[in-house]
Amino acid sequence: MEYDFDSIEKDARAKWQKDNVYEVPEKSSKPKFYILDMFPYPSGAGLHVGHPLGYIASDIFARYKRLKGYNVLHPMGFDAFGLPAEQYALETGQHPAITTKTNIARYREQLDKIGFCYDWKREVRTSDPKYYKWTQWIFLQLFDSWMDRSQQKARRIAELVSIFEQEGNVNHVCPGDEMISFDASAWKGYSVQEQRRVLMQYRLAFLDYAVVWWCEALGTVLANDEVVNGVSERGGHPVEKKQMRQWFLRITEYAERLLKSLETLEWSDAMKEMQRNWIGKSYGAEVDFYLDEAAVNGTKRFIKIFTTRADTIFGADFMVLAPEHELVSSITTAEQRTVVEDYVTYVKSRSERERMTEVKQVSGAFTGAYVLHPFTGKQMPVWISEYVLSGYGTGAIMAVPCGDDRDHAFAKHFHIPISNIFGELYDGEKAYTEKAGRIQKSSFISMMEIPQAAEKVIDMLEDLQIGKRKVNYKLRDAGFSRQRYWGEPFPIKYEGETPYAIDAKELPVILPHVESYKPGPEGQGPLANIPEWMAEHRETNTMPGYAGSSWYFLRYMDPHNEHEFASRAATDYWKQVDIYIGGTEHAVGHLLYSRMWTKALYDLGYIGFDEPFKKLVNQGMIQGVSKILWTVGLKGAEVNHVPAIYISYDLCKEFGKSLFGADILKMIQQRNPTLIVGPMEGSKEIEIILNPYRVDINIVDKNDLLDINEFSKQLDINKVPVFLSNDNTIRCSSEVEKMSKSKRNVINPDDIVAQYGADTFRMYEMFLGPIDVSKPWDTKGIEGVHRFIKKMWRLYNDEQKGWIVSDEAATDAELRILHKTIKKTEEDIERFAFNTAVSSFMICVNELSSLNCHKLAVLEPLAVCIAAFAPHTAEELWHSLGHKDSVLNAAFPTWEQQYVTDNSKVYPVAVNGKTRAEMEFPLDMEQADIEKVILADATIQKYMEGKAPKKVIFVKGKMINVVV
RNA sequence: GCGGGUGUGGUGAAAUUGGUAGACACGCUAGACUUAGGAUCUAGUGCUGUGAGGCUUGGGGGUUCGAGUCCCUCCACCCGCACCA
Repeated sequence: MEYDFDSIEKDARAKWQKDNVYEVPEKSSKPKFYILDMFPYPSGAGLHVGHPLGYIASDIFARYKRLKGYNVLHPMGFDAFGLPAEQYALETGQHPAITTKTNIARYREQLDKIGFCYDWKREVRTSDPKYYKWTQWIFLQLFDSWMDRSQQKARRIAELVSIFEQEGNVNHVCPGDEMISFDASAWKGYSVQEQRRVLMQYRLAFLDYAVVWWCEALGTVLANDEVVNGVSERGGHPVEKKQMRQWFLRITEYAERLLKSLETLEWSDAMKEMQRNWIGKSYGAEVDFYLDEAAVNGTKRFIKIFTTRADTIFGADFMVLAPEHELVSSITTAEQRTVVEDYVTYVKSRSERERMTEVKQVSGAFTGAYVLHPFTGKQMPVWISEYVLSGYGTGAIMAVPCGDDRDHAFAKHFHIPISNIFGELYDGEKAYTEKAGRIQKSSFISMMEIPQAAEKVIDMLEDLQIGKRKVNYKLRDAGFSRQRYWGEPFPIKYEGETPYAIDAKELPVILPHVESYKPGPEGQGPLANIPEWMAEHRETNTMPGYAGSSWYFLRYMDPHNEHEFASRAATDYWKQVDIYIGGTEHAVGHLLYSRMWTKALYDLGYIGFDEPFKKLVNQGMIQGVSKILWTVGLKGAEVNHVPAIYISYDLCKEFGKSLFGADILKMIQQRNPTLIVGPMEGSKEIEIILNPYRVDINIVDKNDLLDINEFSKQLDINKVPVFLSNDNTIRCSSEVEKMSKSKRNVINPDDIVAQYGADTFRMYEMFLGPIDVSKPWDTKGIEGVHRFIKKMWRLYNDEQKGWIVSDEAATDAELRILHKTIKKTEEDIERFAFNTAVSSFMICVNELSSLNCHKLAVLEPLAVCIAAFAPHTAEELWHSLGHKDSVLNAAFPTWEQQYVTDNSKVYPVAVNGKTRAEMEFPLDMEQADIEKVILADATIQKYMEGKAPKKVIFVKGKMINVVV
């Protein structure tokens, strides 16, 4: 009998299922542990070997924690609403619910083969009405809440109403419109519609007309983070800005808390930094610059700007407004009107992509208007330019060319005189942007250091009431509407223009069936095509993809609750997710929204914690290695009846050096004289274009040679391909890139599992390298891991004699190997170093098999030690050792100090300036002149065979510290 | 441009607080048993040199008895943000 992973794994799975070993008890005296994977979106392509990387890591950790005596919640579910299923529906007419269901079934099957310990009874699907009922419910809570800025806490709208009735909004600035101001009697005088309009400006989920990213191709609005480099993240379609009525989440009200509580989280610095950047907090001042014009009704108009460099105010030479700024048309003078309007039109005509790629180009227009400097009274021209963004700060700046690169370039381009407030620090060629040095020629702040000068200026502005300190955030409110079908319907009905929440008792609002997934009229979603829906004046938008995923981690705690999203008892028991594993791609989207929802639910008293994910582990991607076959295109040659020409990569490399178009043409003719090829003279004018064609990686061998027969079979039979090469072989080049179906480089985990078994697959994925590093999949190395598992199995079994475990007492040498391995496993798992843990198993098994050790006393703990990594094999061994219960119910073995250390002798590396080379060993520690001794771990191991403390520190001959 | 990160054999990588660099594995070389080996086992494998030895963690410099690890500087690559005032 050999190691038969197929039957071992089948038996183990059957046993787990029969005994319900993965079921997580609701009540337990054990300490809890919650470890979560980012649930997948079930795409039609199925899983490839990259997907399970994080799942395997979390599975190992979950099993380990369970062996350590924790009650472990380790659930899985599906993020089932979203665009791809709907796009597919548009193309094929297949209902998204059906494709989603099929895809989930396939995912489930693939996941099961790898042996994950998920409690599937807790599975959630965001598209299930029983689930999205609560997504809608939470939306209603946000709709019914506002942020009390002074308490930094979300409160109920009803409380706000009673505040308004008593004192108006004097103590609660309106976040939606800071200009709104009223007292109690004014409030009471408002009509119901007016009151609701005001309240809408406070709600955490609110309706607003706003400029949003509109994607024509997808027919929907996209969130900021769904737009990448000026095109849609999904599909890469162009996007434009458009004014539309949209639902929003007032996440900006949480900016400060989202920023601050990052400090309490165990996330990578990179991840925290990304969130900090996204929130983008900056300290500065708002300053009013009055227009140089006659007062109307005793007031003058002013331009409010934001600056982080108030210290440079005396260097301001002109003003710049965003082209979209509301004052632009009213301040523009008659002479400048044409120029300004042309410029505004030009800016509007430019796609976001153009704007982004041509960042360095200077453009702008003069409005003809002037403002007066608040301190000097200097007249300053007002310009507009697209380098000032309407969405940041106030959409207007004071331009200080000597202290800012962009202002400098602008001034140079339009020949605006530049004042210098930095003396010799500014050379006239390049702006001085450092925030150190002394300010000059600046009235009351002259010769002050920059930081102090800034403070002084702001103080002065505040005294004069023309400016104030201001904290600014880049973060914008999150768009929460999609003109799409396959998402959660809003629990909202309209009376005229006024939206009303649907009574919570009527939830869920079921997503109705539609015949067509085409958009409705006027950019509305497909729901607008349903007469019954419209008759009830329901909201036609649906929620975005991140709605369901913003709270799913809570539902796992109490997945079948029909009365609450999760009971308080359940959330109080499980609390935060202890470890959350997933990719970095959700750094600012999902992770930020989840944090906000958690904080809101906390504020409203539904849960007892305000951060969802205590520790975050990012797994790297497993990339594919695409095989690229180069095809030749000839420009400038008249080639009739051009076949597909494929060229060996060896030959490609010669291109730049010696081969020209004509050489290629000659080669083609030699090989295939029937081809009629055009003019051959002027060879250098014939341009060769090499086009990459990604071939199925299965028809390329390990030396990158193409299986020409197999390839030809896949081609159109009428087109005879021509292959060009020096030696009758066609070589491909390789490229490491994302694994995807379209790149024909996908390795399917099912195939690997079928060939080597799930345990080998799991261990190999871990063995590849650190969990957070991206790396290409390479099937070659898997043999080593497979050999190791077989070797381990042979510690228990002999191919002839069968079961060979004996009751003999273990020797010290054997125990040392065992205990070192247990210790190492424990340490490595705790710090997520699964690759080195696998290595230590290999060492252990190698050593035990060279000692010919088949003893129960050693092998029984070893089976438990390895159970998290190779659960099927461990289960079988555990069972064969006579245990009725699953190995998961065993306790992780403990290691004993005596087998891993021995401090009877010390071997220092350096003593009082003497190096090891100059000393004799072992040293006499009673020597009085020894002041300090530091031991090298590796040195000790060599001398002591692994028994020693790591460091021993002596002072004046007395041992003062032993570090183990 | 700004922010974060990484650079170690032919390859994936170890080295936990500064202490024998390259564990473990792939690959490769030789050998054993074999009709055969894509099974198994043994030995070797950073570079260089016949050898003792010398050299080696992207380059250069520094701190230290001792540096892959700490500091400075330059280079390369990766990720994120990007006209954010």
